[in-house]
Amino acid sequence: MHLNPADLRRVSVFREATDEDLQLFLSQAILRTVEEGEFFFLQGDPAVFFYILVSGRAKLLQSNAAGHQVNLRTINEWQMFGALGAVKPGAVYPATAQALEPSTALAIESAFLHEALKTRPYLNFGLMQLMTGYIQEMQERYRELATERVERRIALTVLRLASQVGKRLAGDEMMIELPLSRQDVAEASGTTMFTVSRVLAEWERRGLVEAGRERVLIRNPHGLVQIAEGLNP
Amino acid sequence: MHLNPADLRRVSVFREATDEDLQLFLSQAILRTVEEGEFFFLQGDPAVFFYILVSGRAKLLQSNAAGHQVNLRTINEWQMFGALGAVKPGAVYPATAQALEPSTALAIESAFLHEALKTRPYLNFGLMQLMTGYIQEMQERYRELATERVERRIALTVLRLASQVGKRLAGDEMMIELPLSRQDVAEASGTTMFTVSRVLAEWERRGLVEAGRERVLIRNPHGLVQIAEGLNP
DNA sequence: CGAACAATTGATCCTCATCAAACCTTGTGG
DNA sequence: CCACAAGGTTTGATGAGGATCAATTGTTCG
Repeated sequence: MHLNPADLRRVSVFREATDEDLQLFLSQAILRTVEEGEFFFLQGDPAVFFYILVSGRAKLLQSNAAGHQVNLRTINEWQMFGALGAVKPGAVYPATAQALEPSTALAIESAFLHEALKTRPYLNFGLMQLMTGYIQEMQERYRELATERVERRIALTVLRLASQVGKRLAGDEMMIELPLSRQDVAEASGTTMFTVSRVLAEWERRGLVEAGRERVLIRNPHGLVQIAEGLNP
Repeated sequence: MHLNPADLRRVSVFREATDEDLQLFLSQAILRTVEEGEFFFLQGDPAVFFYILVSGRAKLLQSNAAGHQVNLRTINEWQMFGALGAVKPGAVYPATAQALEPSTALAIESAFLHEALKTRPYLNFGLMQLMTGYIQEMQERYRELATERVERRIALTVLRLASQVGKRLAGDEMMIELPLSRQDVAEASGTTMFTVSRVLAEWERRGLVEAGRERVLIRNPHGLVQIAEGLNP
């Protein structure tokens, strides 16, 4: 795979970067390719690099001592991840990054970004935009987990995932495909794959979705929104 | 109440500010005092100001359509809150800030901070440090809520609150006092005040805490840590 | 074709939320 | 200084919502 600097401008943080800066970052980058299921980094590792996903998809997850996992977010092409180490030198990754399919990412030393931040306001702004977004999303999800029933939570999760990793099907404007297993959805909504399976089966009966192996097809987004908003007994 | 600029240096973001900057921010600040239970701002309001708590205590909370609440964090003296609007101009507050006791805060226009960020790298760094901290804390709490049982979650919450708003009792190094009601603890751990009451009663029986009206006294932090870590059948 | 793995489905049970009622603490006004 | 009101807290009874477990049924791929 070959990259040219302008590609980097698809990364939100680099949107306003100068060509020289793009060149500079690219010259610092190492390409890392990992297989499906493999890890870019593990929770607790020293956060020496931050990453930019170039191809494939990955997820950020946390697991507790008993091995129970939760999905914090899904990472798409041209998204940055593992960047906390640039803000707090010496920090460790608070989560694990695992590839959902064969994936490639640019790895750049956190210390390099850390230095760059000192002289480039646009990077600061970009990073802060990202971070405020994460804070808001986590706060919302936390509230949902604490206050909403599973069906509603699953609806909210599916809709959120659709906006993040969903692909509109050509031809039909309204159908969105999610390449995620029941287990993935369960870990993103704080429940079990059994419950997700049952809920999807019920939705399928009502014609809201089509559920396949490691795949969810949303046929009627509006109906899901109704469930997500609780307008549905 | 009268403030001098040097007080502002107790705010983490201003730790490395110049005297002139402190003076400048102070000159932009309005003092707002609210009674117990009153609000600095409500979820959904335009985020025109950010705040620095000068005295008292407050909490950041989110509530859903049904009125169910969750506590996102507790705010102490010299902590900043409501600063998201400085990063995204035109944003609304994603949460509500409510005083837990009669409280006073400095209010400064978000737009002013937004401008200041452009020319003051130390502010950017300070803000990002804060934000990464919030992200990590929310991610942890999210995982806990998704994967841990109530007793353990309450233990984790009480310990976290102790480190944030607890006051060491003079005389006894090991005793920490929390001025929080059962309801507060419940909203911070994602459960109900009934369950918190039962759990605290059990802990009291075991000599771990003393539970009073709107008050929790931790007698044996180490014992709580054991519960929090699950070393306890 | 068979192994490996995802998904389904049913049966069971347990943790907690919910509701109701009583109890305690604190502050207030007579 | 007592009595009462208001609001926090406790406790018990009940039941529902999901987790868990086991067994079966797809699906994919070598």
